[in-house]
Amino acid sequence: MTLLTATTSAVATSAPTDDSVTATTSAVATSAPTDDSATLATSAVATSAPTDDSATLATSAVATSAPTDDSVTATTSAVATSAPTDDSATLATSAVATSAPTDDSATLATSAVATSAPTDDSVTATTSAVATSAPTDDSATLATSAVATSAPTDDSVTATTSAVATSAPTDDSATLATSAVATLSPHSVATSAPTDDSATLATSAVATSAPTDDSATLATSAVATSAPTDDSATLATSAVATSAPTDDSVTATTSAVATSAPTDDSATLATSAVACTASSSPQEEEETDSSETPSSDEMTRDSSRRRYSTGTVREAMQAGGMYEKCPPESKLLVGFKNHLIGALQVQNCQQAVDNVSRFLRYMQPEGEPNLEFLTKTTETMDYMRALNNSGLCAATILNYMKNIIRFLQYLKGSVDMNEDGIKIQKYIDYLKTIRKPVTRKHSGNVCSTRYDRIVEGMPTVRDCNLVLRSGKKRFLDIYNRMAISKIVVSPTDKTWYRYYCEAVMMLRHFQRPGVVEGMTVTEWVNRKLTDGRYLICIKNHKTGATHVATIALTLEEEAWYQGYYEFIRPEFVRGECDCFFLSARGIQITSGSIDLLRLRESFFSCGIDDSCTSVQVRRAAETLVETSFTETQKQNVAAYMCHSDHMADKHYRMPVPSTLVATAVLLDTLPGYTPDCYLPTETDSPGSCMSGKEFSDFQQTFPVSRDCQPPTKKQRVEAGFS
DNA sequence: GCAGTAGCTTAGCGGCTTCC
DNA sequence: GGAAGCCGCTAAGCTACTGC
Repeated sequence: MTLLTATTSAVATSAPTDDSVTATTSAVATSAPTDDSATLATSAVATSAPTDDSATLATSAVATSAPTDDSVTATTSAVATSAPTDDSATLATSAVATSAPTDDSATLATSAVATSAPTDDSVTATTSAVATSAPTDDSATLATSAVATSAPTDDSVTATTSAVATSAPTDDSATLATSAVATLSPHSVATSAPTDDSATLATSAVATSAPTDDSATLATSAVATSAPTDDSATLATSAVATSAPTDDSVTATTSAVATSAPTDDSATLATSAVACTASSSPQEEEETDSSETPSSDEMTRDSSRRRYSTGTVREAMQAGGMYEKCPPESKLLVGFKNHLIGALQVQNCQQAVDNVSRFLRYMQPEGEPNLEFLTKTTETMDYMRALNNSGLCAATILNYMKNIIRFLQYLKGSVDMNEDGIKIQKYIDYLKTIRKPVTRKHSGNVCSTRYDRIVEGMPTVRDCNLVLRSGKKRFLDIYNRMAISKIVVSPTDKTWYRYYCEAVMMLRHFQRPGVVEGMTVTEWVNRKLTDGRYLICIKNHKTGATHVATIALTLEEEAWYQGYYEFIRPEFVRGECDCFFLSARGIQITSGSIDLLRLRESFFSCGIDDSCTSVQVRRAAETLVETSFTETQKQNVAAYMCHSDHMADKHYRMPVPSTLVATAVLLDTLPGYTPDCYLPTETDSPGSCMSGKEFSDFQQTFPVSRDCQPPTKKQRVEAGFS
């Protein structure tokens, strides 16, 4: 009763035409209205100012559904309180009509339209969405509620609801999808100044995914709690859109963005980063399935199994006696090493000394090394040729040459410029001469490497994160037993847990192994909670002289690390040691990359082999950044990875095919340059070639195919061409 | 652009521990 | 006591960052 009362009341507040009133009452007629409802329904049409078509459909909606009192009430109420045009009102009610709404859903759906100040298109789409879906009560309710609580523009609302519309939601999914839009979109619209495109993507994201409650909620929540710019909002939602998120993954993804208080750039990056990680696809569910996760026994069994074959380069070097060295106490070598350490302040010089030692042993197979090699240019060339024939790459041979030249410069400075000094200088000049072709080869190799990356493709960030996804289930299991249930875990699990924590820093936060190795307890204790993330600054690493490594752990990750710090590290530590990550023997870990390798190896038995290193994931991330982010954002990412932007551009950002094609297309737009510009033009000198039109005629007369023969001169002349 | 150098990756070895 | 495995260390090759 009250429903029909409201329905007609809605129509009533408008200014109905004859047809609308007719339809309205017709609706009430085809339903089983009670007296009061019918009365009000028509009253609504009476008091409104609907046009013919709108009122007609509105009431038609009520008519074709099997409405209960409340639903019809709300539907028409919505139309009533808005100032709908013909089309909007038409669709709004049509939506309710094609669905089989229950009381509550219909109520809210129309209420949404009602409380907003919709334009024609927005209302049209909103209701159309609900219409083309097969919403359940709750879903329809929320979908429209979302539109209601927002202050949508035409396009945004259109897209929002279109998203819901183009999906094929089940009851729960549709419910949540729209709930997501409902609880979040409004915020995002409010806090940001979204353009049409951003709003479009935001909702499109939810639409193309099959989100569950938490995921959809968080996805949009992320955008909401940030202060996104247009681009960031666009990317944030695009990220969720392009992924095929599962509940947890999307939840986490968006939660990350949500709990932070990102600036424009950071929000953009954060969400994009989440987009390129693939921690949220259905595949992940498979990968983290217990059946795919190796047991401790399997890990133990396989961890020692190296998949790497013996290097043929080293075999060849060994076979050729190229690894033979002079005694380390040799006078020349000791002097050279002291020179490097003392005069040149090169502490890590052992490799250079060893390279020289091997060279001297080759030139002088026996006895204390001396300067006789200075006259052996033929043997010198043989040595370089032997290095090359053993399979050493040009870069390594260049390294040998550099070390030898430095050794010679040391010798030159340590002797009087007598006969030996002159010999040394000539030998240096000789080496520099034979170095030139090696340098050219090295340049070619660098170019070839880039070629391979373009042609064969590079691993993506998602590829590189496979080991994290694969191991997450086991990792969380250890964490729960250790930190939640307070159960003592095995030493193997402790070490494996540490590997995973290290891998998070390298693969998720794109840090170098040196940063992992250099992190200290002091730096951990001094972490700062900033905008929903824990910031840790690490100063002792490769580029520590110019960059402070900073990682921003999520709350979840911080809890993982605290688990390591609280339950594992104390059992490893031996005496005073400030290093955060300690080996099982209580000393500072020496190679994060080896630990990462061993973590990867633990999955070989499951057929999981991502073969990604920290360098590869950093390159993949920088390459993705290159194609997706603004210059400012790229600089921020480079800084996060402790690169200068110049270095990132030079060494990490690889050209991707799409970028190359886009560049070629861009060049086509140069003034005065078109893809057809190489064709003769009308202004070209007559007789030298054809005009464009003539050439076109020529092509028609003599069509080109793979097997055709060019026309003879006679044929050309007979056809009217010169 | 190049030279110098530190750092990263891979491979292999071997000490140590655990288990049978 | 021996086998198996864990894990740290080092060498060699290679990559990449810095400074000039």
